[in-house]
Amino acid sequence: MSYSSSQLNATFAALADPTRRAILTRLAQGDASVNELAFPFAMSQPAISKHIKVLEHAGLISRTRESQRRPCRIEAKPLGVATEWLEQYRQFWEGNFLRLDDLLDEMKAPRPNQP
Amino acid sequence: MSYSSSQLNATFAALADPTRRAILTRLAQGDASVNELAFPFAMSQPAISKHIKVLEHAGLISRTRESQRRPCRIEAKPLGVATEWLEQYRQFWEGNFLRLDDLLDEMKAPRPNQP
DNA sequence: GTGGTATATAATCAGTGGGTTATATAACCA
DNA sequence: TGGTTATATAACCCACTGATTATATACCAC
Repeated sequence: MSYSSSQLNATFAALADPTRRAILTRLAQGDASVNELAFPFAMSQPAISKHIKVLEHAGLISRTRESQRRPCRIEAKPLGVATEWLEQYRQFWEGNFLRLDDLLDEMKAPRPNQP
Repeated sequence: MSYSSSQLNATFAALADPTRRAILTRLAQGDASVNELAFPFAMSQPAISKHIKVLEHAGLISRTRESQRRPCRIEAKPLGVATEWLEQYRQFWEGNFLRLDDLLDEMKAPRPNQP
């Protein structure tokens, strides 16, 4: 399995901002226009448009046209790729893992779990 | 379930850099010193030290002392938190989901999947 | 056409990020 | 004590980010 580095860069960078994460959370409920997305935030409309552009550039949302509105839709594939990358490390927070150097220590020791 | 926003900020920001992701990948194999981590990169030692500081500040690694060396160890908990956050969206890339507005369209339409 | 609404773009600004080189600190060794 | 190794810190540079305000564009309705 091989991950496109620049795609992961863009995805994680997009997710690093709480406004953008909130926008994605909102879009998980259904498509929304720029103004609808901007409403909950104490932030100007151009600021939201910039965040949307970042999300779009990372492939996390797509946009259509609907008269004057440009509704946003969540596009989950890059989220899946990012999750896959993180899944590599699942063993590390689930406890059932053995690091290489722990293994070597164990092999060197007369018996495991002994000082 | 509630996620600490600032922790997610730090985690995703740390993961947005390919050098830092490579450092984590290396540390998944076992603990390593700064120089060992720096070796594969065409980058100065202070640059690597800065990346390490970012990872440490995000709680993704911990450090011990071993004579002159300051070995790094992967700390997976924040990776788990980030993965949990992303898992919220799993339904979106696995296909078996229905957006609220799709549902409404379907209810309005005489029959589903009809133009 | 005019006017209103929705969104995008331009210009600007302060702050941050990722890199550099040079230097300082800390621990070991002879 | 002096020398070597490992790492951290300081000072600096340039590019990028996230915000602003002001203005432009696109579409609709009358």
